[in-house]
Amino acid sequence: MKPPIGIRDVALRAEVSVGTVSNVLNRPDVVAAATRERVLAAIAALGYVRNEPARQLRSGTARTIGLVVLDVGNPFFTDVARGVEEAASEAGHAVILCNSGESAGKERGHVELLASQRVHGVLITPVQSGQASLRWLRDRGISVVLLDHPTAEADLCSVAVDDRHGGELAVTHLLAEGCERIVMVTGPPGIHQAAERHRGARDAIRLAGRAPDVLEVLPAPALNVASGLRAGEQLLARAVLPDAVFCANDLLALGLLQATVRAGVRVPEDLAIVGYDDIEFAAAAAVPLTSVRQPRHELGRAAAALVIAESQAAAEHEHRHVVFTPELVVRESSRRPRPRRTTSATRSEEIA
Amino acid sequence: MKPPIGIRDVALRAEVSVGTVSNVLNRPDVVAAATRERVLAAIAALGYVRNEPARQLRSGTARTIGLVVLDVGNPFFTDVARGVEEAASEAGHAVILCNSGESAGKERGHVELLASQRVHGVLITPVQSGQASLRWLRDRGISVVLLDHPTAEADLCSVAVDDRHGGELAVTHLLAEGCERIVMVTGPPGIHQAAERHRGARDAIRLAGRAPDVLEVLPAPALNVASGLRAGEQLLARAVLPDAVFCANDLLALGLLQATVRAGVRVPEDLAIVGYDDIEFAAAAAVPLTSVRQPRHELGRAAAALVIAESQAAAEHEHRHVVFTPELVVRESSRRPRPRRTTSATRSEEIA
DNA sequence: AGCTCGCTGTGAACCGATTCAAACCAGACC
DNA sequence: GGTCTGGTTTGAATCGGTTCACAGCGAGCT
Repeated sequence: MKPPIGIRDVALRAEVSVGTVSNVLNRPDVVAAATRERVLAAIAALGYVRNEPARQLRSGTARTIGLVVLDVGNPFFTDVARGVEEAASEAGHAVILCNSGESAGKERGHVELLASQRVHGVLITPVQSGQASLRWLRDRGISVVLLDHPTAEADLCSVAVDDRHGGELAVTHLLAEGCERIVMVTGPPGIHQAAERHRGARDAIRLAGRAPDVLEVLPAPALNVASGLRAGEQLLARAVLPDAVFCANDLLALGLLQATVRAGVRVPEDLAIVGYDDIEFAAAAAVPLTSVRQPRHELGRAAAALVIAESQAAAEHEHRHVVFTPELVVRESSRRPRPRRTTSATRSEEIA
Repeated sequence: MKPPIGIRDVALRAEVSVGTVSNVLNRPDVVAAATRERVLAAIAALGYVRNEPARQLRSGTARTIGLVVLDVGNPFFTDVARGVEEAASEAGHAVILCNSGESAGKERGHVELLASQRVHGVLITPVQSGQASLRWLRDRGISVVLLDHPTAEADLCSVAVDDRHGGELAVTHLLAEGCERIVMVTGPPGIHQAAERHRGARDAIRLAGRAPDVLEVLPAPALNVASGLRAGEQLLARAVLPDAVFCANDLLALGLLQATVRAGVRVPEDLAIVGYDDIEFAAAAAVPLTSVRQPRHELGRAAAALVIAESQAAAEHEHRHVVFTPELVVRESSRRPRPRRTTSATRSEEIA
């Protein structure tokens, strides 16, 4: 079909003016029922579809939002993305998904691209805190919501999960299982989430009245399976093994678990492992992984809802900081057969 | 910053006309070096960013492509998406990622959304073959490339992997390992890829001169971990177990492996398992999974390249059908300890 | 000097929709 | 009959770039 069908063609066929067709589409209540029917019939007959870019040019409001995540390969983020996409499409918005791959340069590129697309808003998990990109976007009138990253800044919305609390949950559980030498595998220094989880882990040690050296830190170069595997190999090469490992996310934990099993070290008897995120593969691992569950889907939905709300109520919009609470899901990888010190066994039940 | 910066502001500052600014951006060669510098300086000073929708309205060509996949939760598709995104951003295009979730209704909705966005082209893994959506898009002048789905239709490009060959590789390997009773876990009936893999599996049986009943089919309701788990439970409830299972993808295989391990059945001694896709989690599973590797990243890159090429060379474009070849990656889950019948042990080496 | 030519830069028309002031119209009311 | 009113519909201006026919100009040639 050579000539694309425009609003003019519809108007011609329905014998009304283009203004009326536009009204049918945007303010159906102001046009008489009979006319409306006629226009809708013409639209259906011609198979007309709105030209969104043209609409946006004139009206100024886009129906597209951008989503920039650290790693699309991480099921955590794909679940968040699903939540975003779901909420966005309910509101009739498209989502442009970008992957920064934990690189500030790529992040910058994607932010510029989204700005040139004049998106309605941007949901972003920034590579570094206090990134200038965010201010840059806001200066251009694009609303920004921080995703999985809390902030104190008053002129930004944010949606996050209490990572510090999550870290505390994980390590408190390990201590209750009788672990005495815990290693935490964290990510690269910049990543805010991993740092917070580490703080929570230290909190747990302190609250239990233990010596700080019960917890040791082992940084990994990235938050993925390969890094977890390498961290596991490093750990297993030691003369004395720790009795528990807390990983900053499940990808690290799965890699580490793999290294452990390969080396013949028993989990959880010789080494307890706790991950973070509770991705689907955590439960399906051969030694089902204890993990800290985050409401990924809700996180995405909430973020999308915020960004849409923000640009609808332009001026009087109140910036909000939503914080979700994580929960511990205990599975085999941390159920130690030894006698427990505490009687907090009820906490160890699997949450269905 | 209240007033958004437009091309007019740049023109004013650089003391040229808007036409010249546009030329600097689009055909830098026709403008004198000195003027060009002046304009670029003004752009940098003002922090001007192009208004893509406006540009698109006039020029007709969008810098956005749509990608519709069956399941963003499947690492196979996220890897494909990464390839697409990489190739697209090299060409300065944005990618709108949509998830059909194996539902024809959602697919239709996304296709309409992409059409209204007037995207440059659409890469799609259709839920069903011969979907009307594709023709509908083409009628509206949007080029379409079938992704991970071969086609005979002459007016469509397609990129696919030889699924039939992959299925053959998997089952030939199992037969060589001495398996006598093989169950193939497939997906829902509509999914083309699973059906082809099944055909390949039958080919392998035939080529090996075995009776057709060596291969049994067990359909799963979806190609995900949960379905694999359920299929595993069904299988394990039987009086006599098969000695091998070939799953239509790795998610199914991981779920099945989980059920197997949980029930105390040994892999591969009691039951060999082969998956498909070779996702990262396959190698990291506790019993590393034998799988059929597909060039996911290349698949995505090729598809993006095709769609961009198609719309650049509008008329004389030759529709192409690219087919990649899969390769078998053998790991523990199918290395049977029994004496081998054949000497094809060399095939069983892990491909680095 | 007069003319052509090539290189630059200009300005207005245009893409497809939205928006809004103004026109239109039928019925109610004076 | 004339005027007013409220509900509909119209037509033109507009959004921010792109494009293209044309103008300006200096150099080279006759």
